[in-house]
Amino acid sequence: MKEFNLEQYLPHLSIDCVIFGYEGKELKILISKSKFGDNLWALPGGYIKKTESIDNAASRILFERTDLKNIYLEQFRVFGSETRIIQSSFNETMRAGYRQYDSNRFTDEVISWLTDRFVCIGYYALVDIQKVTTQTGEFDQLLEWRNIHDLPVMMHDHNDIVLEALTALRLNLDSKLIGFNLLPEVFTMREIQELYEAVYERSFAINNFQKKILDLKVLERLEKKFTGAQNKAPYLYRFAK
Amino acid sequence: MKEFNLEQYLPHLSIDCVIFGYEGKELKILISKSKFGDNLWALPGGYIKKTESIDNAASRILFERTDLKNIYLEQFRVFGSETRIIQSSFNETMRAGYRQYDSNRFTDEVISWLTDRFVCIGYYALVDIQKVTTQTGEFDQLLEWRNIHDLPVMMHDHNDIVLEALTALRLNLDSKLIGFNLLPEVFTMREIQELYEAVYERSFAINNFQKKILDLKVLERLEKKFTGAQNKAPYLYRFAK
DNA sequence: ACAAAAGTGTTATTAGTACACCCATGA
DNA sequence: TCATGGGTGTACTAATAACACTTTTGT
Repeated sequence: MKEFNLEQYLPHLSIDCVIFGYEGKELKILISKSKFGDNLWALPGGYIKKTESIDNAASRILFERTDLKNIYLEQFRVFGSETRIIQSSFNETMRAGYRQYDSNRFTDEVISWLTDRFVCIGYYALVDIQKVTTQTGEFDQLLEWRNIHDLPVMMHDHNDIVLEALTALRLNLDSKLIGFNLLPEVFTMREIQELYEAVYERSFAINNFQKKILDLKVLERLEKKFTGAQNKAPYLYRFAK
Repeated sequence: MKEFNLEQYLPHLSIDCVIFGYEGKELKILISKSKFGDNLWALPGGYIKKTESIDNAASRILFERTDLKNIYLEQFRVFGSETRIIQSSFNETMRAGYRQYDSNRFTDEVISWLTDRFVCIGYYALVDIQKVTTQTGEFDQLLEWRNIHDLPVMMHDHNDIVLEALTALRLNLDSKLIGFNLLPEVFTMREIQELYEAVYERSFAINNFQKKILDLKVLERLEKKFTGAQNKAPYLYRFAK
């Protein structure tokens, strides 16, 4: 494994991604178990190369973890408390973890760079879980999809970042027509509704919901989907930009 | 003037503030004419000390320019294109300006720090213009309140930043009840309405507007305001949190 | 024929807009 | 008493929510 070339990155500035996916009627996010600690969880994140925009950096970080390009993503907030990392109880664990993992690669200089103060730009991403091929980044031991209500305590302020991302998602889902990024190409009306119900944690009346979604004039009705169930077959829809 | 101590700041990271004020039925922002160029305009900005949060940095930057503490302010977006400064036509002008201004203070090292790539966190602030005592920051030649539709071409992407700030303000004015930060302690219904009309650049029906604002249940009706005009005296209101 | 769930229509409630009118004020 | 602009009530319209019903499917 090549040495960690910290010179190529902007110091003190990181990106953390809340990657939303939807599966089995549950809203999930992809979280990372760190290589450098025992049971240390974090949001997938990374640093910004001096030669790339922050949006490109976020895309790259996502591509490294999901093997997907052209993911829908949006910055939602900057986390810039001066104590969010320095006074974090995780920081000492991290230092020890880096050193133990590979003391050649993680020199004192690199460790001090990595555990110094960071201002973090939060991005959220929406993906179709079926399309994702998770692959660990250089700091990840493993990646895992977890229900947003079944998250471990994560390092630093990452649990707060998730809450903020969820707030931003709820604000935007309706107005920006971005929900379809969480679904496969074709889907039934019930599937969209269940997605909305998972995001907003409330139920919607089936007829009013259908009317509201169809009134957006962004869906194309396709053939019916016969599942073999003894009930009326639902129509399939496709997002038609 | 003391030497510019760049060691105390996070490199490559800046804050620019869109400071909104309201005066004479016009929405204005405070802009800065730079010391280091001939007719070089910019948003009031600054850098983040290694020991302070980004919110505190923004407050400090605002305090330096307005002499006000506890200003309403909010981050609204990060501007992180890799070329927003490096390839900006203003960058060469800035380099020459610094050198010419004080070559002792602005050493090559300092100039290269100042004109390197920056990721900028955009904040917008809402102030009561009457309460502001403008005072130039260390990089400002002068500060000026200007109508949002009468802005000069500003350096880098600062004109874009203003547009984004205005979009954010329009999104939040209604939902977050923040408009009162632009008005004095007491005001008439017409004054709030004219403020809204300036922000949204449209007119509102007087009775419907009044109903909508009063339905928010955040205003306290005070005594009438007798101006000497030969018409019914309007009530004064105060924001009652 | 029946159960299950899809899909549609119709009414009720609420929020938002438009119109008309009355009121206080000082010359 | 008049012009001016403040203030209020009512009717209209559109958006949303609630309720009732019909249709399709496979057993």
